[in-house]
Formats: sequence, C-alpha cells, structure tokens
Amino acid sequence: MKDGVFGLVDCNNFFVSCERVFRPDLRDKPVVVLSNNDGCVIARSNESKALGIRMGEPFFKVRDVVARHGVAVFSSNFSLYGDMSRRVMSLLSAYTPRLDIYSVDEAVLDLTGMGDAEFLRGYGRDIVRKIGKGVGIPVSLGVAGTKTLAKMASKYAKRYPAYEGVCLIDTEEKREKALRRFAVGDVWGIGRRMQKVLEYHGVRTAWDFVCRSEGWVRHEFSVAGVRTWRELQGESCIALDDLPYKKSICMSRSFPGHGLSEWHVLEEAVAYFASECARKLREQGTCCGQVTVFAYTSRFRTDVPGNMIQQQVRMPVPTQDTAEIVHAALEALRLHAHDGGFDYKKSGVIVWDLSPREAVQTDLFDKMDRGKRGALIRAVDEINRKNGHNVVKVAALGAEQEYASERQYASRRYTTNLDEVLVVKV
DNA sequence: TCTGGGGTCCTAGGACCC
DNA sequence: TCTGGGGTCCTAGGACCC
Repeated sequence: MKDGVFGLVDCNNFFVSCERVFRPDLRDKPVVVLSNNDGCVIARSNESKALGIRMGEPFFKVRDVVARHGVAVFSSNFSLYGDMSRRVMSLLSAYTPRLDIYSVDEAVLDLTGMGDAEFLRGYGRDIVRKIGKGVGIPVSLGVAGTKTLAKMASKYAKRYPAYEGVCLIDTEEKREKALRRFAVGDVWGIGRRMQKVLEYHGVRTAWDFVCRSEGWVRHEFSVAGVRTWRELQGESCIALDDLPYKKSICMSRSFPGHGLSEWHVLEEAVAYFASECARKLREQGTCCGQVTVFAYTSRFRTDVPGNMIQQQVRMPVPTQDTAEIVHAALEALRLHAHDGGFDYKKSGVIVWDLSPREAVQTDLFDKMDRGKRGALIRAVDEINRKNGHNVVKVAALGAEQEYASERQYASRRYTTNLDEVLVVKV
C-alpha cells in the first residue's frame, strides 16, 4: 500500500504564533496563552517550553516563572485563532485537490501522484513560505505514505531548522532511521496509558514498537494499537477523511471562582450553550436527534459535597431550531431542579445523533410549521451576522451573562471586529 | 484564591429478543 | 429445586487527539 502520499501541515505553537502576528516585538520572547478563565497554559512559545512550562499546567503554578522571566501572557482569543486558521486552510486548499482539516492548526493534504521526492520537497517549501508570508504563521510539513508517519515527519521538520520546514519520509532507510530516534510516547495515537504499558515492556522508541509482533500489539492494545503499528510499518490505515459534518457538537464552559450557586444563572448558561449548539448545527447544515445537558461541581474541592447532573433527551423530530433546542435543554436540566444548592463549576450542552438537514424524517404528528420557523431562524442568523454575535437571541438567555469568564490578559480581536483592528500611526 | 474545551473511536456490559 | 445461550442494539465510559 505505497500508493498514497500524505502531507501533514502543523502550525507551530499556533495560538502563540497568532498573537505574535500582531505583536512582532514578541518574536524570540517567551509567550504563553491561557485557557478559559485564565486557568491553564494551553500554548507555549519555544522559549516558554525551554523554561519548563508544561502544556496544560494551571497558571497559578507557573506565575513565579512567568514573573521572573518576563513571559508575555495572553488570555485565549478564539475569534482571532479561528479567523487565522481559516486563512491558513484557505491558502492550503490551493495546493491539493483534497484537504482534510484535522483541527484548528493542523491539516492533511493529499499529495498523491504529484511528483517525486525532489518535486515534493520544493512544493512543500513553497507551501511553508506562502503561509509564512501570507498569514504570518510558521508551519511545518511532513510528507510520507501514511498519516502517522507524516505526523512524525512534521515533528522532525519542526525540530531541525535545516529542513526548512519540510521533512520527507519516503524510503525504507529514512523510515527506520526516523523510527529509531523517535520516542514511542510521541507517536500519534500513543497516549499516556499506552506509553506506560509499553515502557513497562521495555519499548522505548517507535522502532522498538514496530519490532513487536502484531499479535502482541493486538493483545495489549486492541485494534487501535494495531492500526498505529501498521501505519508505522508504512501501511496506510487512516484514510483521508472528508466527512462533511461533525457527529456531535459540544458547547461548555467552566465558571470562574467557586462556580455558579444560583440555579437561575445555571439555567441561563445552559440556554446559552444550547443556542450556540443550534447555531453551529445550522452552520454545518445538520439537525440533532438528541441533546445532553451536564453540570458538575469542581473535582478539586474536598471541603463541600459535590454533585453531577447529566441528562439526555431525544428530540421528537431532528432539529436545528434554537428555540426547540433551548427548550429541550432547559426541560432536561429542570428534571434536576432538586439538585440546586451546589456550586456548579462546569456545565455544557452536547447535541448529537446528527443528520443532514435534507434527510430529516418528519413526524406525522408534528404540529410545528417547519417552513415558517426555518425562515424566521434564517432571518435572525442574518441579523446577527451583520450586527454582531447574539444581538437577537431567545429570552431564556437572559440579559446579562452572569457566568462570564475571567479574561485578564485578552488581546484584541484584530481580524474580526472592526472596533479592535490595529491602528497604524503615521 | 486560581486547575480548558471540543472532538473521534473503541469496548464492555446491560437490555432485549428468540 | 431447577434457572440456556447466542445474537443484536444501545449506552456509558475510557483513551486518544489537538
């Protein structure tokens, strides 16, 4: 199965790189980006990594290091990152007939049949240069016959500047050399649990791993492990995935401080999460058959009793209607109204069991006029698109966001909000 | 004091049926 | 007192990814 060629593009330290585009003075300086509520470190520049700041570390634990080394700190600014991501993906799509957007900062290009290694290296460097100049984001490109090997190659491209951003694993010799020098825990598809078991068995590098028998891998790690094992052998098992829509959509937040203790505020938050889910459903053209609401108290608090609410409801007819989904989510939450009186630290809504809008089975006893409701919702979406997020919304959301996040280090939404664009002094 | 958010896939085990 | 067995479907939870 040596026929496919995958090019995996990974944006380097993506969130940090986005902030640096508008703060060129921070190039070469240590920078971190924080999660919601300024809780955890979720992105680090190379300089911050070198200071020993770990991914996912609670911010309060690194305050000292941050102060001592003058690390620049940003609250996460997802409007900015989302917009930068769209720009990167749009440039990439010009280089391939098939682009598989894997996440906000990562995509796989189908490079099958485009040319030999020499051509691909030049083509790849062109891609890296184009994105660097066009969007200002540094990226790394790995090219190989499987996605897992391409991911590995992209990490080599990132690690060694001599590659000029592009690394190819295109021969048996290169594959073996790459595997021998690669820690098994860094392989795509091998997480903490698998790593622990592997190390217990003396498997330290990716090469050690592929030297084990398929039977052993199947026994220890089941089909997922075998898939990774085969991918490392060069046998492609993870195809390009062009699923037209997501299979579930989740909207959730944790709340600052001790969380929410007032039931009506939790209801407003859930209504907001539900309306956001509905908006995302319409964005990708799907309807949901089921809605799940959850809320739980902090798992780090031992001084007060904790609680967890999880409630699922089935929609009579798959829907993308804000009012219907908000209503269903609130009904579900209210089944647990006797669980008031706790400090809820995190809550969210998941919509799932999704189907394309065109395929929705209508219910014979459905009383709603879906044609009219659809027109109303489209009108509201259009108003909000022109006038700003949630200018028009359902009443259940409340007027104030009493559950708003803590964002002490926010940068501006330079590219998506006119009030916040950079002003150049002449 | 302060601990993210949004996904996918796989599996085990329960419910249910014959 | 005896108390099947196999198949399918569904769901919750875990592992993994960024």
